[in-house]
Amino acid sequence: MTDPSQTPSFAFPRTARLTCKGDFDFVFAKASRVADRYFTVLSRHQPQVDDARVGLVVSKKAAKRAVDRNRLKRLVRESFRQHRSSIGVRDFVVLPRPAAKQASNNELANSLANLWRRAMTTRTC
RNA sequence: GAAGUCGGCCAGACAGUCGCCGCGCGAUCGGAAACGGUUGCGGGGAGGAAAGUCCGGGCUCCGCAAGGGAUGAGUGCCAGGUAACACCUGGGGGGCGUGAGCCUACGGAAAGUGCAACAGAGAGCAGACCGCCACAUGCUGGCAACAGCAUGCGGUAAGGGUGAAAGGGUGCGGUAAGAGCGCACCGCGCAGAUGGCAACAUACUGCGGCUAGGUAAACCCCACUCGGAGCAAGACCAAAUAGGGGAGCGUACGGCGGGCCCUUACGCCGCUCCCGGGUAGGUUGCUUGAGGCCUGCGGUGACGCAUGCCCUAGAGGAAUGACUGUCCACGACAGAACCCGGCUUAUCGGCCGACUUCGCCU
Repeated sequence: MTDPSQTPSFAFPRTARLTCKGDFDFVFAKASRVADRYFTVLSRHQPQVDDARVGLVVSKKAAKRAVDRNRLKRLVRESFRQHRSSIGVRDFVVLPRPAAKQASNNELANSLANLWRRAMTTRTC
């Protein structure tokens, strides 16, 4: 229907995810950090890939029940999927905080939209 | 109609948009192929508990001759079902409920050891505190028989009192008062008979005057069962780096070694190739199974047998989602991680069937 070069892609292939331990270690080693009361977002510029990638770390401390952990992961992935094309080429690691499990989907989506924007403008030293 | 009991079922619905993970078919690119990448279409994608990890198995590796014993752990009325069980079904005993029904670790206390706070006179070969009764002595009253009181010595487990529990119960006889002391009935124990596969039952027969209290989720005894660890099990492929083994080449130069020195020879250090172990990583195990559904047959039932049909998640930092709209009874507990059979716990509501009690109508 519309020109694919103009519509941003909302796809979320496996290549856009941090899959192995090394990827996570790379971000943790030297990350810039933004946070609010629901999430902490670590990010680092990754020169070896072309696209933004994301990884999730949801501890049992943040959400005790498996159902809550799944919900948080899904919401983060969904938000990342929608913002992926506009937040630069970086690796992100998102850590939900304990307050997140009580918040509504809408609140969390707004929170993440802000965090992506802030993470993009910070510079990695 | 109201209250209740038991069993079974459902787990918001529909539409659109954007995504994620397998599968099938096709297109295309790479490749000899196997297969892999990209892409289109079709179809599938959490639970009744997926949970707790409390039991029972399958599967895998380790150990192990068969078998027996010890230790430890578990199970505990009987019969059946099952791959197996601590589960299920049926039956028996006991308890609760007007009832439908529900609950029940329910073997052994006449093998042994232990325990029982407080209270109480006494708590296990019982026990006289009050009481009751006889006798003796004294005092008082009385003509006397005798009565009352006190003390002493006995008898007595019927009554009071204590306790969770006081050593069968009721009645009659009996007695100084009492007592299974005697009798009847009930209870209890033992033996037999009868019924039942059995647990067990009996309004049956005989014996025993009652001895043999409770506690075994106290030790214990008896019977039966049990090897250990778990999918991060295990199997396969396999970089980089370091190291191991073998073969060949070079021994040109140099160094090291057998320790008094020298020479020759030999070995090592070098290079090339091969081999096995193994880390990261990848593949597999991974979903077709004690499988589900329908019908029929056997069985009181759990369940079994037969025919037919169906294939119904398989991720891997971990998919099964998000948003919008409409509707309603306004949506609980909660998320697969090798797989099954159970148990237990959590849970908004709703539907269906069978049954019970009460009320009303005919």
